[in-house]
Amino acid sequence: MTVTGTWRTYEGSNLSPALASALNKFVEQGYHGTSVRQIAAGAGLSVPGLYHHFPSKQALLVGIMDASMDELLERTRSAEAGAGSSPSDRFDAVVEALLLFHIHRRDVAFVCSTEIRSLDPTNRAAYIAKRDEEQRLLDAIVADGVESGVFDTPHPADASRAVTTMCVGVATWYRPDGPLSPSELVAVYLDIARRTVGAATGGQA
Amino acid sequence: MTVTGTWRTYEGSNLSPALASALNKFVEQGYHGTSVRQIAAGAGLSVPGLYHHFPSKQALLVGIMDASMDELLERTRSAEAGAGSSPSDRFDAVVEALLLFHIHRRDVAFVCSTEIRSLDPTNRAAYIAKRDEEQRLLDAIVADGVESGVFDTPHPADASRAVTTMCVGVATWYRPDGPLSPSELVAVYLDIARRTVGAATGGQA
Amino acid sequence: MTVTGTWRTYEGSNLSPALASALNKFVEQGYHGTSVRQIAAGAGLSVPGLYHHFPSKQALLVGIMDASMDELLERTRSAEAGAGSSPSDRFDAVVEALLLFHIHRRDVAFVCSTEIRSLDPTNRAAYIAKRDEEQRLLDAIVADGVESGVFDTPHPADASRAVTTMCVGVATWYRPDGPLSPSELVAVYLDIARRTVGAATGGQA
Amino acid sequence: MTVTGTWRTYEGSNLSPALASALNKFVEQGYHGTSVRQIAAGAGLSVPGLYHHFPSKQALLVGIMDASMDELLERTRSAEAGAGSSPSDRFDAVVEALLLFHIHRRDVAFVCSTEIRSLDPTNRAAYIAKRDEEQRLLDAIVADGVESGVFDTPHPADASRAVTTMCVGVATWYRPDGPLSPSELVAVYLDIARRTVGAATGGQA
DNA sequence: TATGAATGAGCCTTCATTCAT
DNA sequence: TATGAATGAAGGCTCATTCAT
Repeated sequence: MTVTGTWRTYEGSNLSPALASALNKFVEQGYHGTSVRQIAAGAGLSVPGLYHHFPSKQALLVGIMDASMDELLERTRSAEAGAGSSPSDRFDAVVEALLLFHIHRRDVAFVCSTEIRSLDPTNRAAYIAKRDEEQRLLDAIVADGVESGVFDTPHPADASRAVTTMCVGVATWYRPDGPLSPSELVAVYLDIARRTVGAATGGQA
Repeated sequence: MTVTGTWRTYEGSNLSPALASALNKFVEQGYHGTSVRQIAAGAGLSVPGLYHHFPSKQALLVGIMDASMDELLERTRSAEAGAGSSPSDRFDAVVEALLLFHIHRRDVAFVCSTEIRSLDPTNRAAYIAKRDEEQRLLDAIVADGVESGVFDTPHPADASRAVTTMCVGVATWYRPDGPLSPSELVAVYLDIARRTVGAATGGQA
Repeated sequence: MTVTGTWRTYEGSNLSPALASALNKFVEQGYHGTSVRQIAAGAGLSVPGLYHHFPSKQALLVGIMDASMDELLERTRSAEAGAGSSPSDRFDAVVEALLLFHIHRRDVAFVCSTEIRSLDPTNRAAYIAKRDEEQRLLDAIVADGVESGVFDTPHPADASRAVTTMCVGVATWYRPDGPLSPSELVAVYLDIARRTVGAATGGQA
Repeated sequence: MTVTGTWRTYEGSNLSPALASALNKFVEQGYHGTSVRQIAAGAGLSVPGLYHHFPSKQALLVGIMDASMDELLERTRSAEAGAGSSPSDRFDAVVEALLLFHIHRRDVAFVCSTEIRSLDPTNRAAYIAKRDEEQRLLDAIVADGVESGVFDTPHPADASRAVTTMCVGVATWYRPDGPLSPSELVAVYLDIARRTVGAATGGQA
């Protein structure tokens, strides 16, 4: 519950104009539904101008998805590192990091869950490796918690994945102008996540 | 738990060859990443032969998604109707129906969660209406459970959505040749789902 | 000026449903802009049903254009034959026949002037031969009139063609619900045609 | 008769290669009978190369027909403006302008009279407005002539249209290697046109 | 650096036509 | 006789990408 750590702080994403434009279009129309021309137009570039910065449409997708996964991994690791050593604290921190990321990097996260199959085989393998690394990070915490008795679930791996699924799903429906502020959403989902792994739900019932 | 009903029984889906082929390709490559030629080839048809049965590529997508949502709604309603009147029984039945559907109609369900944006505006609105209806069905059960005191959660609507998200997510990763049989998966996720809404977890710690 | 002769009488054209439908579509969209399916639909036939009556789309065009030219030739010849032997009377009769045809067979005549290039080379040659025959019929009358002194023009062939052009052009703009009745239009254009070849204009000036 | 003016001078039309190729094909095969591939080939371009210059096949047709009508209107107005104020002189000038245009811009003029129905509704309306403007220009001259007594016809509007029809029709049959030189044809048709409106036929009979 | 112009390949769709039933 | 189903070829158009300037 310590409030330190830059992993909680989000500023406007620092994507280049080209990547930002590609992101916008991919969110709305998908990778295959978006043309290079649309991306260039959205970036205020000519088509060859766009190719000056990125060698292919695929490179734009990779640029978005890799940066996203790197940022998520960094924030999650930083969150866990900044938390105490108890599985409960580490779980809370990582889940909060996951939630904040999927709230504040909604578009990028949506493209990541949506366009994996649009990656070339090589790029896909690399991306999936990172994603699995992220999942294993949470898996380890849940396993620690069960082992040490602070979590109580007969199927920790499944529970861990369910938690990830819920958090990732936030990117699909969360709207900044919706009924929940980011911190409210974090509170709600943290509660749900704790229940999922059989943790003590922070002071509540 | 022993209520029988056809909503538990799955046979090979009765999609026409054209729809079946479209489904296969959409799963692998997405709607915009799939060409009509590929669909026709997969169905053993010439391109005009395909158009003899469906007027457009979009109609194929609608055919898949509408049939899917109709089947899910029917199975879910049938499951709830066949359960007792207690929120717990209804919750279990509907969650099981959701899970079985996303296990046995994995491809169709995956396309449904993935290609909503590929629907034309009109078709999209119609589809979303059905999807919301499905969500409301579970929302009502959870609300009933909280009201009657058998469920215990301070944010029933969010919990209900989280449950749906988890169940729908199953279609993304479940593999028939994986470690979990359908009934095992149902048992695991039913436990997780009950925890999410604060229900008594069926006799299990 | 004798009012006898069936060449003045027009009843609904006796085109078969298939030809009538083809005619309608060709008028609105042109030959190449019309599909066999549209023609079949307009005729209340299935596509193979249409092919039962006509072996090809081209045959429909030929059916329309040949029937049209045959009817025009027949009416024009009959008009000339029924007129006196004087060039003036023959001229008047033939021009009236031309005008009435282009008024009452407007659609068919429009397609004839419009779709010559859509005919296959063989069919085109045959059609043009008939059209030239029609033109020569008027040319001969004008030549006779000039020779016998009742017409006065230094360029009879050009005048004859100009007359034909004007009469044929009527099909392009005449509307039954327009300001001119058929007989009024005949009167007006007969006057203009006589002036063109330098004939005495029936009692006027 | 000796009024000079650029409206009499014709040089090779300055259509772009794409428009020139489209024009050639449209003349031979009609709009709907011509494929974009043929147009591109005729222009020495690839298909996308063609689309780089024109956004659609329809735009090519509009490009041809609009430029044509604009040129005709400009030449006709310039002809009338350069003539004296007498209806006779203005009539002669405008008719000559019409004839020269339909001789020297034969193809373009032919497509204009032939492909109106191939224009999209909006484009068609715009084109017809210009065409009507052209017709009204001649109508006004003929009306003036009748009013001032130099023309003698009981149906000036019909005569005016007949004159236009004849002149426009020239594009259908005139061949540069035929028996009539442009100036000969102008002389012949000017004579015929004057007769049509009951004008004094320039010194002839 | 940035762009106007270009392209081979491919897109979704429709064509005129055929044939088993 | 009439039709449901089918097809090779082609339709208009756009794709990601390149290159001379």
